[in-house]
Amino acid sequence: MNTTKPRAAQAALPLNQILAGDCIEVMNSLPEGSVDLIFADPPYNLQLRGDLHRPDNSKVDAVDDHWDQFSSFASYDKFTHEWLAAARRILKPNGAIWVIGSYHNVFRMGAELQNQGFWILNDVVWRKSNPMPNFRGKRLTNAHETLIWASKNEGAKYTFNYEALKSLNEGVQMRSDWVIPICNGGERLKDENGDKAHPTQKPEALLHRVIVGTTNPGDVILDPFFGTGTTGAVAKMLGREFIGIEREEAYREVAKKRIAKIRKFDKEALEVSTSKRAEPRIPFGQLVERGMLRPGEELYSINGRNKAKVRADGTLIANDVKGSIHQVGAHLEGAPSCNGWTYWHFKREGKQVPIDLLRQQIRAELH
Amino acid sequence: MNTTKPRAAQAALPLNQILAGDCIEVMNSLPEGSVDLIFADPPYNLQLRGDLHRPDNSKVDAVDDHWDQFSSFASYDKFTHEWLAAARRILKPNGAIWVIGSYHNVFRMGAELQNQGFWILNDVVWRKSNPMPNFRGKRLTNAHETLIWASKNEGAKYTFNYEALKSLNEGVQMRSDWVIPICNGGERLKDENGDKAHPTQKPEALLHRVIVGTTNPGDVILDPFFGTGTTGAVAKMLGREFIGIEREEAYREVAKKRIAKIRKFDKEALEVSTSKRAEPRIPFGQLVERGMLRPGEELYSINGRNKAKVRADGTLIANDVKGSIHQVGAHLEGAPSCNGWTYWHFKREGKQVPIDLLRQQIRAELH
DNA sequence: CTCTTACATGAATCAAGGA
DNA sequence: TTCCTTGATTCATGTAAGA
Repeated sequence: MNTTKPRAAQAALPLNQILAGDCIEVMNSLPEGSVDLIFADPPYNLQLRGDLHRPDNSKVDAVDDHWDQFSSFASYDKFTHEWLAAARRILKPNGAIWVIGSYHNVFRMGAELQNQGFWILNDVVWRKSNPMPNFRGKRLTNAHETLIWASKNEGAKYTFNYEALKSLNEGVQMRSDWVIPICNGGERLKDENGDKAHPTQKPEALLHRVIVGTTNPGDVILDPFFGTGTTGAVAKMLGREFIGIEREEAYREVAKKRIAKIRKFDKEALEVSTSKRAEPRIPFGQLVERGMLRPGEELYSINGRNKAKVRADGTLIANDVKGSIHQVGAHLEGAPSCNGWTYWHFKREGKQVPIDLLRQQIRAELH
Repeated sequence: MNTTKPRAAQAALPLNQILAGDCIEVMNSLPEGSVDLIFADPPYNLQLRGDLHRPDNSKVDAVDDHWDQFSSFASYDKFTHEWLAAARRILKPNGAIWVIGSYHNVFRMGAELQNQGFWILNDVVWRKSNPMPNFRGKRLTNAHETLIWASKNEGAKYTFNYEALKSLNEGVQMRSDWVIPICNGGERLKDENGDKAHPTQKPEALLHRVIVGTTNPGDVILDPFFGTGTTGAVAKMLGREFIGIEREEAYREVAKKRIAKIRKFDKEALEVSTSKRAEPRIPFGQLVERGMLRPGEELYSINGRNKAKVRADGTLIANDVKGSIHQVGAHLEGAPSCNGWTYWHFKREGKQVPIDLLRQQIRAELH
């Protein structure tokens, strides 16, 4: 995956800073192809009509800030087109983007992502464990938001830490629906009056999963709608670099103080489970060269139905078939492919042992 | 809500029939403003590249039917524009529409709905309890599909049976995420060869919730992509009228036979019973993501003999052993297994607290 | 008959690296 | 660039087969 970074480009980047100004202008001032991941939580274009009151008559503090007002779908689409194009330009070829939204804006963002050539990898549902109820009982409780994860192009080698996410999910594949509480309690930032500092502060747990799953330590993560800096805070904890862009000075101030207090986790804690794919490749022939298996020795298939003989060049022979451990296994099984490492076993002290164990021994020596 | 029906218009409608032909043409032949609800499950425009095999080498039976092939986003958008416009015309002023899709097409459908003046009421996530895994470990398990519920216009008096859905949900408001298994077992229709009759048959439970929640008995429900007729079958059970449109004769035949066998529920049978769900599984990783435990923090064994450090992906590390809370505990104790939830403790205010307490906190939030 | 084990399968944009 | 080789990868159900 894309762990190497063009150091020259990174040196010019304003890392771990919060840049003031309009995100489109600021992104256009940054070097092309320089960012590993973009996380974007743009204005939702909520079309609220009038105030909303709870059954006890208290007023719901709605998102009615001026930055969330768009006069029409056309103006929202123009805005979306422009910031996504700016984001796309600064993304590395193997970089990726996450956007988050609700039904008010996410369909327009998703369509524009596709129109610009981004390649959707998953849509992810943030299922809120404690959503605000629908007080009037006129619709379903709006209990989720939608994230879209996309690579810059079809076929790009995006970063995906499969094993780390699997570990986060108690050993089974991470699914596209994530149950995470909304941000409140001690995590929710308040201003000097005790009011919430930002109306749509995202939970750190959400960013934790995004960053652990789709970046590597040292990667550069840019958030063009930084707000009170959840992306920066979690990036810092997890040993990633961040760039924030935020128009409102009040939010920048809150974010700056917040991030200054964050400590990076120690190195050991940041290591995550990796897949076998990341391990160095060991040719089967090495097992023969090293004398772990002798030429002429017989190997037995995992199902006990087949056997084959090891040859001095690290190929196998069974009946009339010669070839690699994978080729011979696939042929004998009549399968399109076969992982010879787990298919073939040798005998030691009467027991059958997979040859993969010998490969693991060699890899252990390399560490 | 709109329980009164213009009887004259309905008399002209081909009720409880499956109409053959292209759905756009057929809808254009129906009278304007005559349908209460449209449920549409259009082609998803999956852009599949090569074959996919499971780890056991069996081939995945992909959706590669001709009706799901579009040459470009532009041609898919044209198709979407036309069928939605035709659907809009035949909808009553207080009618509503449901569409279902995946990330391949749902963003384009959602944007087009908004462009045509439909008013989105909710987006609903169908969370599959048993989705197909991601066999190559390259992305998240695609474990959901998205539905959009929209009225014909802003301010329309759509039908919403709040209390019925609330009782379907054990007395609390129905949320926008619905957990429903995929359609298989006895419900899945097979052809004479035992193969599935339609590649994308939807579960009746999904339609049941849609129809109970957003129509009244006697309402007319039209499905322009009828397939094997799940919409018609559930509509008939629930005492609603249906109109199906389907291009493929084979599907029409299967649907016709299926619906003929359905009997309308009597009133008593319409009373729904819900079963208690098992306790939700909480992965240990959630405690880390939510900041209840910090990566790098130390955990202590219940007997005080061992300790381990928490990592960012929700695994533990002790000496050289890495793994889940259960694996590391079992290894340290030399035991075949270990319940990590009760074995490991963290320190708060000098006291040792079992990590299971944190799990209980999360479960309490979910209730 | 029950209980256990094996097998089948579902709307899927599902590989990486060296020659 | 293409071609070829290596080799990594699955969860929940329902049904059939076997004991």
